[in-house]
Amino acid sequence: MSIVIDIVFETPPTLPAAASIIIGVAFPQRVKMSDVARTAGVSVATVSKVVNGRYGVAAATVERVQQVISQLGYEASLGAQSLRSHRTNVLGILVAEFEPFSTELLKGASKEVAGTGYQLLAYSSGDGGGTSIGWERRSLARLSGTLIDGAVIVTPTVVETKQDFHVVAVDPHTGPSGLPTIDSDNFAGAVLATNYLLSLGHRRIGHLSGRPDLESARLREAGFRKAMADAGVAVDERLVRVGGFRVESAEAPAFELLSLPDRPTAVFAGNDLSAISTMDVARGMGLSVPDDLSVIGFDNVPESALVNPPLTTITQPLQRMGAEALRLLVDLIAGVERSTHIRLPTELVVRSSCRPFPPPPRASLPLTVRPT
Amino acid sequence: MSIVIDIVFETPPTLPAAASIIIGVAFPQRVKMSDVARTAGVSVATVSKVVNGRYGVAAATVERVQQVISQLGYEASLGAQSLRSHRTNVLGILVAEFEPFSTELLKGASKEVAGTGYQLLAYSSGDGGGTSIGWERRSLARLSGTLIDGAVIVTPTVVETKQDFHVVAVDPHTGPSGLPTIDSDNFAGAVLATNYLLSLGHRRIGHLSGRPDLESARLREAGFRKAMADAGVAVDERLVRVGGFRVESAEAPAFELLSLPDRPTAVFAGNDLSAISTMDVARGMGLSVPDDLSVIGFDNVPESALVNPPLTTITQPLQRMGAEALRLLVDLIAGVERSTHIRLPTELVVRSSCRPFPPPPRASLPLTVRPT
DNA sequence: ATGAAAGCGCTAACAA
DNA sequence: TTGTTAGCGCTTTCAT
Repeated sequence: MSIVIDIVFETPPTLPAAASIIIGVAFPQRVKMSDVARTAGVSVATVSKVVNGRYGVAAATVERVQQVISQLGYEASLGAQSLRSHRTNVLGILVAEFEPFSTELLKGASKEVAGTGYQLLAYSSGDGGGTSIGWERRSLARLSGTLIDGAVIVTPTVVETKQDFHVVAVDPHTGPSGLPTIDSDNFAGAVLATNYLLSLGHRRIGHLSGRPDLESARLREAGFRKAMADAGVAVDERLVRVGGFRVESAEAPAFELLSLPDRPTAVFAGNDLSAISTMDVARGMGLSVPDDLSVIGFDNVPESALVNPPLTTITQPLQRMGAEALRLLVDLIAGVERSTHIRLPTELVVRSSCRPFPPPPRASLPLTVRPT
Repeated sequence: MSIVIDIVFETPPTLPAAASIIIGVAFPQRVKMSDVARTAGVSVATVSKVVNGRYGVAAATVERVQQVISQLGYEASLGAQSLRSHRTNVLGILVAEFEPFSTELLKGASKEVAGTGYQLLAYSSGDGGGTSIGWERRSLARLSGTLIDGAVIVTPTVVETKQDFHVVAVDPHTGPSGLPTIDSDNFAGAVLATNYLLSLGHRRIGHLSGRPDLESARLREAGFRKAMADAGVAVDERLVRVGGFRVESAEAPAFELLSLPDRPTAVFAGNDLSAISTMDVARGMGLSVPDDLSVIGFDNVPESALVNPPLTTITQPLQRMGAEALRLLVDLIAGVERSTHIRLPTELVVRSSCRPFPPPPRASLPLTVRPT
């Protein structure tokens, strides 16, 4: 008896009942493949075949299903799709945080991805302060295998390479591991920066380095020391401090540097953010940049041009680095044979935060016209 | 008989066989929950409970499972997790493309998300040229319901609001629908820009508008006309052209504008990118900005300060808009009662692309010092 | 040419 | 306290 009742309640799968059609019509919810199937009067398997362009579906059926798809506005769920197929045509860019550096890379990658058939998914672990190390590993574990077909990781500390999953690192914290890598010539850039300050006549030059565990930071400091040595200028170790690469972390060491009785006449900051921080600190101490202190940065993030005075800095081709990273990733996935280490050049960008030392005699320019 | 054979081949679920342990040890692949379960000698259900902090697991078990998790470096798959639980603690930001405008919003959102417990996932449809309309609908359909708990959509044309899924629009193309919205005071900003040009003495002022189907473009043009009318200056309709909001789309109309026999002495471009485009076109025609032509933009993307001459523009607090959008979304999800329409103020940023008209007599400043 | 059924990695009833 | 079971929405054999 009870068996009979059960059968009455269950809709036999062979009968796409009238009730289904009613449901299919009024559907304010997310429309899923089963909705398409029901409305088109076919199975989900058939819809899947149509969606993925598989063979073995009658032309008429394809037609009808596609009709329903566009009518219902169906779009496959990325989550479900990837869980099953392990192929999504989505590439990931994993960052700790969306700040000037990573967003410039993003712009470059975004341009490059056009026409490749991939879409871009940028994922921020939300770990701005670098408090929890291993964000790159966690983000990767969370997204790889499902969701994305490959990843660009920005300034990772460590990345164990999973098999069957392609990863390229941009500006990794440790030196070239086996990982495909894009970076810029940090060493040469640092030499460039230091030589510029030297050429302006500075001799007491300070350096605000990044954390010593970062490869780029190490290289920039090494470049600084090399240029100083080549110029025969001794480095005063009290003028070399760890500034980290963030605005907040640079404040204290910058203050210490500028509080020294014989403070430096110029500072080479490890990156633009710490340079900007240094300028802020200087201003707070009543020092004028560049009159009392020359400051040079590194990176050339857009923000460096927006501060007052505009920051003289070393430019890395950030957008191009993002583009190259994306291209490398695409090639890797496609199995293209190519070199997997790309180093891009750096260049000096002179703006207004540096001045010769000692300062030239200040001429008072007679102002003949004062615009309203 | 055959039944007996079947039973022999199937591993009884009550016996986590020795074979499993071997597999569990050497595992270079992505580690999944079942691996953790096997290694810890519990069921996946128990692991799930531990991962999600559910009650009803012995302290000792929790301990052991957590041990294994960190030892194996297990991280839940976003795809699988969201497919099942419909709750991911990930918020999406949907953009057509990662360009200066959207990346500024991203920076603001990224700062705001810290401490909310959410992570950020920015998704680019890859539709830069605006070729395929409806990218926002497609991206949303692809990610909502799974993967993300809510979304911020940047400059959407249309968005049908799904039930049970929160969406906030930033600078939507159409006027305020029912959708929660963040935008800036486009009208007031346009008045500001126009008044500035008028105050410099300009009367023949051109306007390069956005596409008329965009609300922000309409408002900016309306503000322009209002300011002109209030100043009693007639708008020459030949000086008003559709520039679109992109560098490429602005080139032709800018050229037309500047080729006019009585070309404008100043141009108010609908946004920074078209202003930059206008400056390029002017340069190509041998016109000097600001000497022969004043140009003012709108948005204040970082790039506007990087061009030569630096662009005078109207600033929208882009990062703050991103932050407000994110906060609104979080509140919406949390069910907080609050206003769902936020309009932020615009401001004039004077840089170097505008000059009084007619130009003041050019005084030749005697250069007494020329720095090397 | 089409559909039934299994299963991707996970969560949530419910049983034990 | 723990495990069994049934799916989430999709793809993919394998029958039919």
